[in-house]
Amino acid sequence: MKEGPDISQIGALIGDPARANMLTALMGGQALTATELAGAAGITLQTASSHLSKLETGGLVAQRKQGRHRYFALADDEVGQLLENIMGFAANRGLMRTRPGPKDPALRKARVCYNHLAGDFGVRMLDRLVADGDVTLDGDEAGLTQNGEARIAALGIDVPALKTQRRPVCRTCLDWSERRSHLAGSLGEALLARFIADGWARREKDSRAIRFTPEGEKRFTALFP
Amino acid sequence: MKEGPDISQIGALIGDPARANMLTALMGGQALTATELAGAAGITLQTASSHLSKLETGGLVAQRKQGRHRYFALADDEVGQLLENIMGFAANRGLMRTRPGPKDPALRKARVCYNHLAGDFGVRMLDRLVADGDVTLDGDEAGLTQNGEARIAALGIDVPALKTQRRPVCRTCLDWSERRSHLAGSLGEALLARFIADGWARREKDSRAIRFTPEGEKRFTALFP
DNA sequence: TTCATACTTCGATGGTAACCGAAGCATTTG
DNA sequence: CAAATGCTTCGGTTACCATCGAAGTATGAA
Repeated sequence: MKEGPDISQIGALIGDPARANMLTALMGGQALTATELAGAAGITLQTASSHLSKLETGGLVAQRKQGRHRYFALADDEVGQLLENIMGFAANRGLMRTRPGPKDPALRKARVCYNHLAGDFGVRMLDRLVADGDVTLDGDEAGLTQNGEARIAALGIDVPALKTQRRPVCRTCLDWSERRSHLAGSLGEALLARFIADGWARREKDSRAIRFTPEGEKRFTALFP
Repeated sequence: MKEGPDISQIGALIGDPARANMLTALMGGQALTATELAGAAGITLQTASSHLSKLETGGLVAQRKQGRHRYFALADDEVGQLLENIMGFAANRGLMRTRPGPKDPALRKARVCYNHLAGDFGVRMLDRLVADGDVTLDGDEAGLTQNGEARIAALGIDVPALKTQRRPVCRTCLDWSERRSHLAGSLGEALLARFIADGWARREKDSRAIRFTPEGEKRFTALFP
């Protein structure tokens, strides 16, 4: 009956500039309200609401009611990975959103990819983990070795807790600026959260950029030279 | 000036059902004429021509004039990889093109992914090569070891010739039906070409399916158990 | 040269979807 | 309760684009 997957529905969802802008905004990893997303896309609240219901029906975003707010976020890690993938393709072809602000270098250095660290810093971190035998690669899947578990636990991350989740602990995600993989999965998320909680870095407002403090960058580089 | 890549243009190109059908047809790896693509998409020649010029402007397809025919093909390997990626995502969500013909099981067993082998057979081949230490994985990049070069050369493939090309020899590509990686790059292409040239398998007409002969399947399984 | 094939361009049409104003619903605050 | 906030739904407009018929261009065959 069926001959292959249908890519046109997904393409159509992503193909509208307003929706694409909202999805890009959600790649920041934070759940945003409809009003915030309308602002990010430069449209009114009514139009945004219509777009969001389409994105939700299409399974790209999920909403969570909280009081009188409705927070929207990417539906799951897989959506983030798909978007990062398409961004990589678009970046290679020179298709860039022209927006005010000289944020490009900062984005390439370190940024959030849905919920984990991307950019030069993200790639270097995975490279180091693999080189030290803490993480093993097998295609797009990855595994944490005994060594790796100890190293991660030493950073104050509860590794057994990560394993209880349904989604994979380790995963690779293709980086659009570096054209190499960085670490995704629940471990990737936990590591970024750790860096921020420890004050090594903080999220830039209204951007995907991650800004490391001088002290944080020194510590990060010491850990992942 | 620029804040991140623009995914909407690509999405819009893929988002039209007629264009998506043409791109899916081109995933078969063969260059097709505008007339053939119009047939595959179920539209008239004029409409197809308009779509093709858009796809070409967008860098997704490239054309080659040959006599009074114009052959269209995917612009490069990267486009094939992107499409396979989106197909994987769509397949996970149950978005399938409903078309006549019970070809789905054959597609899952072995099919062509732009120019290399995909499906169960493709995944098994890469698994075996990695397990035997012939291919090393590093994110989405991959390398051929000394052992691997010898093994490939024994199949009658000119490995040094592959290396002279600009594109990578080894590359991984995410398989939508198996959700694991298979082998792409010039080596992936050469291997599939070898199997077909040796009569182990042949392309199914008007489909991405690859049909192995009983003898061919036996030999393939012996090589990659 | 004349005809045929392969494809592109032009022009007109129709359908769809993005968009926003206004009204409606839900939740919180005062 | 009433007022305010956050968001959705409805209705109508507009603009775009996919579509196809017809005409035009290019290559090859007769």
